[in-house]
Amino acid sequence: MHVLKQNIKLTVDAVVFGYENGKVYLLLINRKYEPFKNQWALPGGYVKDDENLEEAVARELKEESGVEINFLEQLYTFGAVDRDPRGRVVSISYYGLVRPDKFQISAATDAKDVKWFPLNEIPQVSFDHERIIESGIIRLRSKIKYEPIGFELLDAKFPFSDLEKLYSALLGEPVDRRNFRKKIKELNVLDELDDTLSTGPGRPARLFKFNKKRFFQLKKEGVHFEL
Amino acid sequence: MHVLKQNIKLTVDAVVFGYENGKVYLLLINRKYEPFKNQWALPGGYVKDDENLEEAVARELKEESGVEINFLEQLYTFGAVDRDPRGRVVSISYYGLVRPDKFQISAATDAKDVKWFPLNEIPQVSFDHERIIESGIIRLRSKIKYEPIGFELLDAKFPFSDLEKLYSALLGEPVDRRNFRKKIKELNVLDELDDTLSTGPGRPARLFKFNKKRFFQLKKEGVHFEL
DNA sequence: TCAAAAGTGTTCTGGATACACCCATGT
DNA sequence: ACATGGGTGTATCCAGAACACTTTTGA
Repeated sequence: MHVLKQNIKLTVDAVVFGYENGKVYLLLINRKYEPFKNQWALPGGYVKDDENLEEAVARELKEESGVEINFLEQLYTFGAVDRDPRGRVVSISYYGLVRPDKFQISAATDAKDVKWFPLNEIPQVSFDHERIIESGIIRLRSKIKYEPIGFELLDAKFPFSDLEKLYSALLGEPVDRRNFRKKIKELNVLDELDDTLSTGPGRPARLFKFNKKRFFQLKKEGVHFEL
Repeated sequence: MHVLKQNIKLTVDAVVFGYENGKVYLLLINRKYEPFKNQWALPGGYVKDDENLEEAVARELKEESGVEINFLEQLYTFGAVDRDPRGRVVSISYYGLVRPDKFQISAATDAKDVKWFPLNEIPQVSFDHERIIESGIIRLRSKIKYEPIGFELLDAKFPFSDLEKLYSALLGEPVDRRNFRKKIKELNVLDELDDTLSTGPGRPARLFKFNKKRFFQLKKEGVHFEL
């Protein structure tokens, strides 16, 4: 069929998770304009004619919230005819994971406010964003079970317990410490350092850092890691 | 950001697999118009303003090839700026599985020819369709390992060996007959009939049919079935 | 009687899970 | 001394993988 007058707008939306101090957060913006003015929504916006989809999400995210992120993975494309009151809008959603403390979030352009919401305190959101968020959570949780993502979320040197907390927070359930250490150690992506870290009472923790080479190699090979 | 003049076209593409007599095929059309005139490509086309994405794929597929299908699952959205010589075109791809013998395929609209290609004899294809096809194959194979799809592809009554052949064809590798029967039987989705089927020499095969209720219930629960 | 396809159980192994006590430090 | 968090090993269980012979028919 030849080109018809197509009047469909294309947007991207970002489900950005943040991890800090054992808690997982979701980034939302408060909309400055109609529709859904003054309501919370995912950061996102129109794709420009000359930018790739990934560039579009990264740009919108940066513009609206100040968050810069390189790991963004495509989630799903939502395109129901009535999902946006402005007309036909198809949205390609992405998700990613960052450290909130690395960014000074600040609302701009379409957003009049930005905020990190703890995963269990997510407010009502606009459009069909609730569904998008839900698929983001499901995907994130299933992903970390077989791919060691999320290592970027820790300090350069970190105690093992930080990694454990990260995983249990992302999964939303406790992990067995001994089994977890066993599995991670088998991956051989951690270098044990001589440093230790002491925070208050308790035995000081051995510090580790990532062996990035091995880590990225594993990622390429598509590790099967089954938490 | 308010609505800018966005000039992006939206298309859908279908990666349709066919299964017949122990072989897996892929449906391609031969393009009637530029670009890539006279070359093979995935069936697909522009989304209309007032139809959902799934409707659009189903419609295009029907129009161009004559194939009707209800199970189509979203695969991925391809949107690189230079993927289509006509300009910016973002394509949402879907994949599905049908029985070729159920359809009289016939080219129309954009297609001047349609054909089922055996999976190992896929010709060069237009655009970035090779990548799309590849993701379709990967997805199909990983999917049937944990979800009992593909049952629609057999006759109402069928010998167990048909199911086995189907799976080994889809996976592209042989499956162990005893282990396979064991696992499928545990799912409890097959009703054993009194009929048998005899085709040439060899012991006649017991016929089975699906217990659809149980089958759809399992599907809902998200069976973990691990072939 | 032979060729062809259907049917059927057991063993082995490896990974996942469950589980509890000692160690080093700060107060 | 005690409270706090760090660190470690073993036993069990289950699911997946491997594997070969008997049965029933057509020719």
